[in-house]
Amino acid sequence: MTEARKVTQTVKPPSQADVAALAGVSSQTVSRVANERSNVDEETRQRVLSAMQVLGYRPNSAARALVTGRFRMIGVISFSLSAHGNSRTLQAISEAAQTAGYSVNLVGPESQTGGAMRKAFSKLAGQGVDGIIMIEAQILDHPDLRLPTGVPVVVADGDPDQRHPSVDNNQAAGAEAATAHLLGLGHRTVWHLAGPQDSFSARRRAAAWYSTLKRAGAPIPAVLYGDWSADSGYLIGRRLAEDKDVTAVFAANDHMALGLIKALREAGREVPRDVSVIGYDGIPESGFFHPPLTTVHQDFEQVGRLCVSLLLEQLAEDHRPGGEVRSVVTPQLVVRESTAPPPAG
Amino acid sequence: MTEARKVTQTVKPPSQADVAALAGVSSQTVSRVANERSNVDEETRQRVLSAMQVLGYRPNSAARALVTGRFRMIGVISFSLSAHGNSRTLQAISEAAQTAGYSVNLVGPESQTGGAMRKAFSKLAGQGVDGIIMIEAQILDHPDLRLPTGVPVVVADGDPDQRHPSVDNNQAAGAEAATAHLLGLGHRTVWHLAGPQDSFSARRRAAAWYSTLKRAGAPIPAVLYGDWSADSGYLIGRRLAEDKDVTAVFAANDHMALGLIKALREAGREVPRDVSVIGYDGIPESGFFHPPLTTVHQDFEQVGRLCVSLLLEQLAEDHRPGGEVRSVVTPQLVVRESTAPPPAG
DNA sequence: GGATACGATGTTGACGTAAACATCACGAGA
DNA sequence: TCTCGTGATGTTTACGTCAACATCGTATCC
Repeated sequence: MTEARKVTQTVKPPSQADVAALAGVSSQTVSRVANERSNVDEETRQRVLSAMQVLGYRPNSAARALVTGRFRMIGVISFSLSAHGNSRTLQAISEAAQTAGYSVNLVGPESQTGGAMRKAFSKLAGQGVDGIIMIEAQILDHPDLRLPTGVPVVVADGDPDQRHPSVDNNQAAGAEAATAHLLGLGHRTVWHLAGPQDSFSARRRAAAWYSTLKRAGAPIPAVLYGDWSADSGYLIGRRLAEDKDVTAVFAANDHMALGLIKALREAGREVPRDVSVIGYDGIPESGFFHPPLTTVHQDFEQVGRLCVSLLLEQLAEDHRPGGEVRSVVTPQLVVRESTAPPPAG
Repeated sequence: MTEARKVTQTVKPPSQADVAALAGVSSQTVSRVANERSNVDEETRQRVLSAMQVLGYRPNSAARALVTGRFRMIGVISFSLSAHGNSRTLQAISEAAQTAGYSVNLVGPESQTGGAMRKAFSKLAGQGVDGIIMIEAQILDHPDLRLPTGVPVVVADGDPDQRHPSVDNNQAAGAEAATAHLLGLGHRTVWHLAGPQDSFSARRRAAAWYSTLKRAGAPIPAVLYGDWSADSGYLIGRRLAEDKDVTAVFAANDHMALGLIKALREAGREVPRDVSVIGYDGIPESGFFHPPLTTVHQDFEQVGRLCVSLLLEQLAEDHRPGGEVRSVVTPQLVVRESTAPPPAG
């Protein structure tokens, strides 16, 4: 029984030469049509186009990249996608890149060490990308982390020294707004449940919280460090709940705030009656927490889009503008029901 | 004043030939070292390796792809990354691909129409990927959606007809477990807050819910459709709260469950005292909801890993095994505090 | 000791594309 | 009428790599 094997596999895709032969032109003309050059006769163009259609021609990107040196591909380094903001930013990057005709090559370093970062970097550079976007690269201040090749880079939320063009959420403004909101409600001071110490975003929020308290002359409690997870928020919340002085907490993200609120509730401390809690990020679910969470909303989509356009700018001008370029996206305080004036007395 | 311009830009990266010249061998030997062939003298190998080091040589992937026809790149089509499961799966795919020495090329179709899907597909194929993984492709049953080229495909959670190798969460088992759990607690029946109708996962969960009720001889309420968001869960929850017959709801994901619970609470119906709610997905935050959410936990990481290994298998064997390959990942019921026996009377 | 096999290395060519240059026809202007 | 410019098209070549084949030396076996 001879089975008709559907071996679509081995069929070699058509090349420019095949299209050229069918259309009765030179392969160079096919190239011109494929690249939408103007100097092709309309009639010829149509003939070539239909030949392409017939054969199902697609330009070979490898060959094209080999000869042009451009890959039309953006590399993205992101450590974790489970963080809400990162995946949002990535999605926006992907969309914007696509619109501009670029692909996205995603890489996650195995760890946040300088070495792993550099490895991811050079892997990407070797793989062939025109530019690289790093999302919240935590260990970017590692002294010897330099771009291995002359690949343009944009850093999202992570470059403290401004060595690279970057796009940042205005963490200072957001954290200050959060802290000031709580102080404005009458709280004597505000505790801070920070993100991990190796995160720049976390550091910036903590710094702004600190300076806001200082400026207001409020006492400054010790910073508590979580790891962004609800679980860590919960664990720290249990400790915090024991201290009756705590009437207001600024959590560095919504997930930790969620865990924190649970811990407080279990300890009999109700939010916001006994303790006010404010989060950060403004994830879509935060409005449905119990109580609905007051938070600082970040526009990650905007960050992603700006990263791409900044990178494309660098790609366009051959000379690099020298790390001065920087975009800042302003977050927004969203007041809901997890914050209130402190309990009387 | 002549400024020393640091034009790292224009420096052409070193090629095999450069390394060969420095090491005093032919470029073919460099190629052999780069590809870790065995038939190179150890001493020569070392010499070449150090020459590579000195020059900072990285093989040009475009040239390599051009001549081998392999790109060492996996294309991933994912519609939305804001869905928790998708970004988790993507992350796992990225890690597994990297381990196997592959890159990930991420594409999001503009819409879920067959046309946009096909476009994303052929874009990826044209960009040069060895295989494609589709994450939860909703409109995959579109009759004329066929692979434009002979590119191997693996579908995660989405291929109803088994036309392609696929990896699925066992939605039937999960939804049945959820429904049975509620029935087992004594509820007369279970309402279902389903995901959007064009989602296969949502359909499968709904189907299993239906058949479980039917088998148990329980009355079958009309299905309610959300869009996975907490917001949609809330809106539907407001309607559901009015019906005092409702004592148990199976929400097709945790986010909708969260919105649903909020709506019930606002209507004075307490969970789980008056109404039991079970979610789906098992997002890390679900244990910190109020009340902690009973849910069905899916192992997205496992799905991602299996997708990659299935794809690599197809890449390895030249002939394709014909769409019969399928992996199923079993979800796990996680009982917490949002489910309880129905109110007496 | 001579044929043989094998391991190490070099040489040549092909992959598909686009840049650079060459050619050709045709119309405008002197 | 001749020249020159211009637009359409063809020809040649380089891009960096690896496969295929060629070459050379050396150890092995009878």
